[in-house]
Order: sequence, then C-alpha cells, then structure tokens
Amino acid sequence: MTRSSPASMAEIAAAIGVPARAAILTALFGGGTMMAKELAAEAGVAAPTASLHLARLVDAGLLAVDRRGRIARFRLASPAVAQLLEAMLAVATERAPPSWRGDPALRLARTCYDHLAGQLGVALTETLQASGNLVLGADGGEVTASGAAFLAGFGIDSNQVASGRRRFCRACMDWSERRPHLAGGLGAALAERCFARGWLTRRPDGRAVTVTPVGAEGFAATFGVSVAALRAA
Amino acid sequence: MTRSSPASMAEIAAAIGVPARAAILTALFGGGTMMAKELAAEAGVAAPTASLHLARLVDAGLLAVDRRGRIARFRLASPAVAQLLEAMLAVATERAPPSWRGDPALRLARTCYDHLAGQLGVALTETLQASGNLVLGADGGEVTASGAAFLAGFGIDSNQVASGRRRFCRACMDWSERRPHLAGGLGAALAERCFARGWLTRRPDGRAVTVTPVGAEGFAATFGVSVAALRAA
DNA sequence: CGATCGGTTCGCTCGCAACGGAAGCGATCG
DNA sequence: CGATCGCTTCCGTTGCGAGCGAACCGATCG
Repeated sequence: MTRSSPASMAEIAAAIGVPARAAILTALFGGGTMMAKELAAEAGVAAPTASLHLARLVDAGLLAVDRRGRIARFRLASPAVAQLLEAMLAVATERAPPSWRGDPALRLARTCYDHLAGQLGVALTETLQASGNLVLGADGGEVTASGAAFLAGFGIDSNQVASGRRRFCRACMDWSERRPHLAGGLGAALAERCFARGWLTRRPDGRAVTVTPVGAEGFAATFGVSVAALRAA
Repeated sequence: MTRSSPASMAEIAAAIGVPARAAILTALFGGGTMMAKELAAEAGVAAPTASLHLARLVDAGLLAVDRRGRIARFRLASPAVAQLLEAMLAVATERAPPSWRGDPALRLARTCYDHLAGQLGVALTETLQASGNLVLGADGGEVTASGAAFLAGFGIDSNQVASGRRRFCRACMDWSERRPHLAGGLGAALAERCFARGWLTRRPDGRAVTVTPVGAEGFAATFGVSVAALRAA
C-alpha cells in the first residue's frame, strides 16, 4: 500500500514539530553528542519533559543514544537525518522575510552534521574542484591522483576513508549559500583535520564554528581561500 | 539570533506532522495540482477540515494556491519542498522494517515532484551519463555536445531549458534506490516528453506511473533501458 | 433569477500530549 | 556504606488543535 508513506512521514514530522524537540535536534545538528541534561537546558524545558522528548526522538529513529552507566549521550541517528534537517532549513530560509539568511557567523562557517558548511565549506569544496583535486559527481565523487597526494599532505588517507562503510563523498546542498558543499566520509575527514589542526574551534552555543588566526592563514596557504574575503562578501 | 531556526523548523515540521496533512503533501508530491475537494478525499477528512489544513500548509509556505473563480488548485510551493519530502521518505525507509521499500510499482517508476524517480529514473540518468551525453556535477551538471544533439532528437531543446529561470540540472537522491536521479529543469523536461509521447501515463491514485508497451519499446530503443529487466530486479 | 456547487467560517466536542513536581532507581564517588 | 548525581517514571493540570455538522458566501450555470 502506498498509504504507509504518509503515515510514517507524519510520524517523523510530528516528532520534530514541537519547539522543544526542534531545539534538541538543532543543537545536535552540529554533529556532536550531548547529555540529556544539556539538551534539556538547550530546549528550555525541565529534565522530565526532556526525557520524554528524547525517548520520542529515539523512537522515531531520529536520534541514537549511547548509554554508559548513568549517563546517556545522544546524537543524530544517521546522515539521512542531517539531510532532513538541512532540507527543512532550506524551506525555512526560502519562506523567510525578504533577506534574512541567518546569523552572519552561522553563514560564514558552521558544521553540518559532521562536515563543514557555510561560505567556508562551499569555498573549500569549489577550490578542490577547480584545482582538479576533486571531481564531484552526482553519484558520489572521486579524488584524483593529484588530489590524493594533496589530501595526504593535509593528513587525510583517501584510501582509508574510502574503505569505510560510509559513503565516501557526497554533495550536500548548503541552505544558506544555495550551492553544494562536500559531505560524506571525506567531508567529515576534512572537517576533523581542520579541528585537529586548530584551524577551527567549535562554539559551545551552537553549530557556528570560529576560524582561528592560524586557521585563516592555513586556509589561505593550503587552499587559497581567504576567510577575510568571505567575511566581507 | 540562532534561535530563530528551531522555531521555524518546528513550525514547518508541525505543519506536516499530522496524517491528514502528510497525505495531502504526498498526493501533491507527484507534481500535479489538485482541488481542495480532491485533497479532502485523499486525506480522508471532511471538506471543512481539509480547508483548515490547506490554509495552514499554505501559511507554512509548503503549498501554493491558484484561485480561479470558485475553484482553488493547490500545488507544492517550490522544489525545495519536494526535496524536503524526499528527505523525509529517506529517513522513513531507513527506519522501516528490515526490507520493505515501498510498493513495487512505486519503486519501478514514479514522479518526484516533476521529474522521474524510481528504478526507471535512476536507470535513465545513469545511461545518459554512461553514454557521455550528460555530466552530472555537484553544482549542477552539463549536457555535452553529443548530449544536446541526442536530447534534440528526443524533442528537448537544451538551450531553451537552460535559459529558464530554474536550475537547469540537478541530482536528486532517490529514496528507494539510494542512488541519484536527474532533477531540475532538464529532469522535468525529460519527464514531460515521456508523458507527451505516451511512454508513461499517470495513475489517478498516487505518484506511481505506468510504463506503456510503446514506452517499454521506446526506452529500450532510445536509451537502452529494459523496463522488463528493471521489473525483474 | 433561482439552483447548484466549491469553498470557507462558525460553534462545538473530544482527546492527546506538553509540562513541572515529586518520587524512584541505578551508578558513581567520597 | 551513605551521599550525590543523572535519568526516568508517575502523577495531575492545562491547553491546543483535529474533527464534524450546519450555516454562509460567491461564482457558475441552466
């Protein structure tokens, strides 16, 4: 029966369709994991209420939970969920008042689940393509021979990333820039390296990330991306 | 304020998160337009109830309405909404019981907003790429010189499609096949030609489409796609 | 110009679920 | 072993909204 689709769609949407739960998902959209108590604060509700919300989100298949002793850490259940949230933001911005595209800091650089988004994410992706290091196809994408060498120099072993269970390379539409950025295992690896090198730091209060001074230098030297120019644009 | 995102996300999700409204959206996901009365029947509710639901969906920016005299025709507000629904279906199938990927007819061929999806949509897309007629990139895609000639023979003027306001060519992830299919203006044009030639016919009861005998012949002769083989797979 | 038809507004009922307070439970630590 | 902490379960309250029937409104048609 075709009729099963609307039912499960409504179930999923209803699980999101409450300010408290939407706030929880938004907080986790940055890609991290959080304890129930933190999420309760994030959603602005009491602990018992948050507990119910979290149970429902897990039940709906939107969150995964990692219970260790008395503490429970929550995260998005899958990349597909992150894509869903991304799509909702796209619709939200589309219908938003004339020209309000979100917090400038959020537009500049943010995490999208586990990879980079915003102007920085898009710029890095386009630079990699323009330099012939990366070819993004609709069915994924490939790293060229020169690209593998380039990434190796950056600390990423393309073969190892590609051997993972996860989709190697994927284009993810950026809701604020309306252009695609790099996602998938490779996108995650790239983001991870940027954090590990201290080029980027996560902010405790959202998914926007801060580009450090050394990061600004690094992005310019390694990728030819000027963060200052992005900020001015 | 970052805080505006969760609020609008919840608003949008809440607009979908009721069986009746999800059914309405699903019915329109096929890409057509429908009258309020038809949608009421589709959702299984009385006319007044449907009227409220429709008003709310329009208000949430998910539906657009075309009022002409006493009749009101509804359609999805934008391609972004179609992408959102696609993403919800992706999450729904992910969490679905072991291996239930929807109605076989729906998997074989269906419309996704205004282009083709399902095994047929994916197969056509992959054939076009393999034959060097189409190069799908992350930031859209291009029709090669030979591709333009090929499409012209099929009745599609690539230049005219490309000159439209709409994104020419885009990859849309197929929720049942988990592989991308062709979307955007070109995808819509391709689907339109298939219907115009009588290769495909819409079913009144859903978004699944029927491949006619002449269509099966045409897909094999023109694209080298065997519908019978797809059906068997 | 009266009948019909599509759609909306009104008034009402009913049920679900969001929420906080208090208590319970298991894990951890001093 | 007792105190604390993180989380959950169990209450009761409260309010929102989904639903229908009936009446209403405007467009269209005979």
